[in-house]
Amino acid sequence: MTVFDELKARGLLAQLTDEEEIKELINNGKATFYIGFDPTADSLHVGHFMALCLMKRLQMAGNRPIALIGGGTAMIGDPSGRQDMRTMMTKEMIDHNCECFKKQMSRFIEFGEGKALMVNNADWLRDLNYIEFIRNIGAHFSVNNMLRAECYKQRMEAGLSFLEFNYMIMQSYDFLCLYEKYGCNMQFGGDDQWSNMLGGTNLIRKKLGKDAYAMTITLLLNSEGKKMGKTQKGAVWLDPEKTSPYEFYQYWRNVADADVIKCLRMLTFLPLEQIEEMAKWEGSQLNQAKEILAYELTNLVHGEEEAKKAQESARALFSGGNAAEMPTAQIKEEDFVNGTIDIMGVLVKAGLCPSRSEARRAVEQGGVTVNDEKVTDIKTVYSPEQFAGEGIVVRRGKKNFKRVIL
RNA sequence: GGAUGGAUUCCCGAGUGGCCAAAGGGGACAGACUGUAAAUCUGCUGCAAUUUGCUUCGGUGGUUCGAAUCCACCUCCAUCCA
Repeated sequence: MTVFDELKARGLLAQLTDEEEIKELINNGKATFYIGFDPTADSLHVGHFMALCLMKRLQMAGNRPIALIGGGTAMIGDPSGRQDMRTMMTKEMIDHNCECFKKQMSRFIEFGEGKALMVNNADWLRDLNYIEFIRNIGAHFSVNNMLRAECYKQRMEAGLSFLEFNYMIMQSYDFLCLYEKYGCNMQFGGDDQWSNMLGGTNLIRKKLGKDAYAMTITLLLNSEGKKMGKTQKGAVWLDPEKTSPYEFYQYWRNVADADVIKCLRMLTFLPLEQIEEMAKWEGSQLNQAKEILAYELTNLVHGEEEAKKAQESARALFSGGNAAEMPTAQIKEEDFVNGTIDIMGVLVKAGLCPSRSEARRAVEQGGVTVNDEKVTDIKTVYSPEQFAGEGIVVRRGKKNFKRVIL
């Protein structure tokens, strides 16, 4: 199976400027392509992960990837798919985030001579001369057309600042620069980037009279049409400090039935035949597919050791036993008042509840368990001795466990 | 620069002087049912306290016994006009 067919079969491809041409290029390893990542946070998330996987797949097929870190474009903020303006980030924050991105990316993609390339558009965007730039580049953009682009349309009612309006031009200019510098003839990205990417291919055609191509990856949506990789607390990060391997594992372990197969196809490197087998599973058997999905992804992102640990902990916890590997929280001597700490205090200190009020509610509704025994009295107190050694296992709700030690 | 409308608790959105910690919906959380799924039903959703107290309605001041609600100024946003 060719790369292109595989990508297609996995449901990764959304829109393409020229299917035949792109197929030809990537199947024969003749593409030099780039994917842009705007450093809007200090860690990559699941959306980026998909893009990195795509890079890897194409690299394995002999194509040359360029990872573009948007240290320049992040100064503007992409309005695509946004309802409001992004909060402006300082240069320092952006530069810090760029560093974080670089580190994380190196774990997935091999960079170096003859391999993948990493560049930062801050290098050519931040020092642009305004007049020169709008004469050379701005002249090629039709405001009328830009306003028709989907990414701006949505913002026509809510309001769009001139700053953000420039984002498309910046991204287009990136493509042009990479084309000239590295012969980069293709750009990939999330489907929400489509109009920005077209801006680039158009600019290259107008400026150089050359053809360049664009292709977008399907956004990973769940069965309810929401972006996956988001929790109530925010994104599911790839940085183990921000989203622990256990939490990461649990996120995928808990996907809805309707989404497992799609996730396996789009996110893992498991052979398609194997995934098609799983697609035949029904009912509670599908539960196994979720375990496979969770393990595979944790393995890809955090490595085999962490994946095993997460899986073992999860199995042990949900089958009622205790696990050696469990998220652990530590309480301090000063958390004790008169030698004891009440259940609400424990819940808050363990990070299982954000406030004592919520902790109280959780207990009153029968959602709190300590060492497998339901706690019903909010006045229950614990003494330091009880946290000695193994500590105690506190559970809030069905899926939130913490071992609390002193 | 001018005119008009607007800013409410996670989100949408009611509330135009006391009965407002603030309707309703969504979401989240907890319980029941299950397969660590979905659907459904129930509870719950500012902070703290076992019948109470404290801090909230863009910001700052003011009027009043009492303000999310009235007044002044400011900030931000939308629409129309330039």
